[in-house]
Amino acid sequence: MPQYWLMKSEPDEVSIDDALAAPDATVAWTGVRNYQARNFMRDGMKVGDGVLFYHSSCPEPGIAGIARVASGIKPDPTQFDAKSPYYDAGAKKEDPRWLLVDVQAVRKTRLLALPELRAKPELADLIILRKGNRLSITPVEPAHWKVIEKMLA
DNA sequence: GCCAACGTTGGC
DNA sequence: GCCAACGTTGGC
Repeated sequence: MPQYWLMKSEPDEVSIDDALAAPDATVAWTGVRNYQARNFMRDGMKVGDGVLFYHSSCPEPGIAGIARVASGIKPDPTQFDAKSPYYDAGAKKEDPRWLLVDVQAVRKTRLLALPELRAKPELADLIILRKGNRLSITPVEPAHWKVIEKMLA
């Protein structure tokens, strides 16, 4: 059974175009520093799962592409890099605190901006649209995925 | 830049 | 374990 996820990225850091331009259209999803988001990767993600590639903290936030989970979990190397903004002095090599998966871009889509998503009654329960939600990785119901695919068709 | 909402920290 | 203070996220 395929599962679906929504993953936020700041396009200034990694946009859907950046991901498509990368070797194999694959990028390591570095920088997750929230335990709930980490646990979704660790406990829920499987290779091949569908990903909605979401642009956040930008002029037009919204879904910008489709991707897939392309690897199992691995330690996020940026936690050990003192020069990285994602450095975590408390993380130990033998017991990494932060994890990542590889994400492979499948295609760029037209931008499904937030107001358009909010206007769909069928998406009212999409986690990303719920008030106050800040999680950078959230599961997506198959029904929601279908609605979004239809909007992109 | 503002601010609501949420997560984390640390004193007790 | 409680909870106030503080930090972060992210849309606007």
